[in-house]
Amino acid sequence: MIRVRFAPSPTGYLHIGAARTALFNWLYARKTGGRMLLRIEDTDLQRSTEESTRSILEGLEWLGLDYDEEIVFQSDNAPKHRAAALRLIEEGKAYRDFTPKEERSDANVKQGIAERAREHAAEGRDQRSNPYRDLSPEESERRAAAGELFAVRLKVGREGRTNFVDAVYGEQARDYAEIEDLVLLRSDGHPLYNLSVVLDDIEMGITDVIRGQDHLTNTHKQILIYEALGAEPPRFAHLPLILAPNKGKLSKRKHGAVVSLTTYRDRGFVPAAFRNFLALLGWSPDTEQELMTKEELVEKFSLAGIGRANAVFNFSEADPRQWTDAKALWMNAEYIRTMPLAELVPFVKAELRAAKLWREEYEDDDRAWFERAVELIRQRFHTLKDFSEQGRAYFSDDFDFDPAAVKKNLHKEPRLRELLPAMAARMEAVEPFTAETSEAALRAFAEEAGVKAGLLINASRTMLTGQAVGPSMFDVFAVIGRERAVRRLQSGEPWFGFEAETV
RNA sequence: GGCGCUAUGGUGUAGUUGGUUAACACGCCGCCCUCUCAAGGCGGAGACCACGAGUUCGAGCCUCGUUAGCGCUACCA
Repeated sequence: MIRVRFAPSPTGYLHIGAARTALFNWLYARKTGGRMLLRIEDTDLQRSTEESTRSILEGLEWLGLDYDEEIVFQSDNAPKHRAAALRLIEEGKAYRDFTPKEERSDANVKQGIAERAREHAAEGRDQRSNPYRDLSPEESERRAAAGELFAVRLKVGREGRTNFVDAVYGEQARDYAEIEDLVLLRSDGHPLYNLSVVLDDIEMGITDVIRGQDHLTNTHKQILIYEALGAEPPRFAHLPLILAPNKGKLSKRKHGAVVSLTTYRDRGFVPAAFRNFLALLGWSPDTEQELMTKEELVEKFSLAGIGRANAVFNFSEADPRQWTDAKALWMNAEYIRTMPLAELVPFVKAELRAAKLWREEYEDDDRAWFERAVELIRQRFHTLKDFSEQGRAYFSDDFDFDPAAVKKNLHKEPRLRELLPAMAARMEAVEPFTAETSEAALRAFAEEAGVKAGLLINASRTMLTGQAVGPSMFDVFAVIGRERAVRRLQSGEPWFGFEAETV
């Protein structure tokens, strides 16, 4: 049976790239009838936080990605990892390196690597010319027993190469000469990433490792560890990376909230929409269909559909309307206006509740009205936030007037100040009050008053909703209802300060 | 520095064993619809398929080279 895992390190919120890795693992597990496991790689005690773990879990839940077994916390396995490294020394597959630890600050890691590489090349030294590599076991034991500090390094063979077939990138090979004797255990006894991953994957019975392409070359090292351990390596599938608009790394530090999955939840994305968008970043189905439900994604998913080139996540920090990828925004709007109303309502409810606009009657006596209102306004909304912002006037009398709308639809024609209350008086007598009857009343009134219907329609829109744009006005009348419509048409609020302005 | 990966319109992608006017979606522009804005319908601009050679009757697809971007190269993960 196929067993995959998502193994994030809890050093911040869930990055959208990581979320996409989780999604692909999950899709693969569900597609193949396998199991999806979760492992929190919290071995970096300095940077790992519980809050981060919680946020990752929340993010996965929001995306609808579940897992099948208990969560594994990598730090719990550290003693086992240490023991395994020590065992490799006994078996002669690893050795103690007594070289004093070099302190290297985060900032100059790259530089240090380049410098060291240059020195080595100049001296004609090989990656594995460690003086302790061939120290006799007795001597090594003696120095360790004497309390000397040592790191444990894997003894990489002199001749040979590692090979594996990546499900995405194809055949991969690497000469041993290009792989250094990597450190398995730090001199303070702390197991390192490559060792921990391999050991945990073995223990969890992982059959397929699906992860970011940044691990592609590290895979060779890990294969060496599998071999030293006498274990069969799993299959590997590396995913292309997600890049920032400048084709650089999409980082939490540089790009902020756009890379955090929780941002999408907080800014009104429907999870199904974001999941759908994420699935299309680096993967494509063999049909041209792009809108896919969770079930359809599972059905169509295959490793063969994963591309090899990194994908650019397009957004603009300067333009608020493009705070995230335009296609993601479009997809969210598409979901909001086309998903089954019953699935949308809980999200709208949560949004209205958060904005203190929710009323229990919406699920009870006013349920039919509520659904009708949501159906009407969702047609032109892009995020769930719109229900409490642009849509506020449908749920509350306390809404703001857009100054531009007031100016364009009301102040431009001063006569409206008298016409609208007069029209309201007419509306009061309309029975029943529907889109059709309100339209008939408005048009009749316009004709008598000798003005264009459009003038009254646009003015009504602003009086009733505070805005210049919105659904067909007669539908708005019907949804807002006679009582509220009349009251709003008579309101003096948009006219406050009007004289001062025009004189 | 070394090694590796990648390269199709602004973005995401499709291009099956080499033979097409290089396809789809988002975005952009225009028209229609119309009470506004969307949606929808119709149409359009935008790609010498990174560049240069080669193989071939024929190359986006194969080969080599170049360039660029990215990744790895840590007693980080």
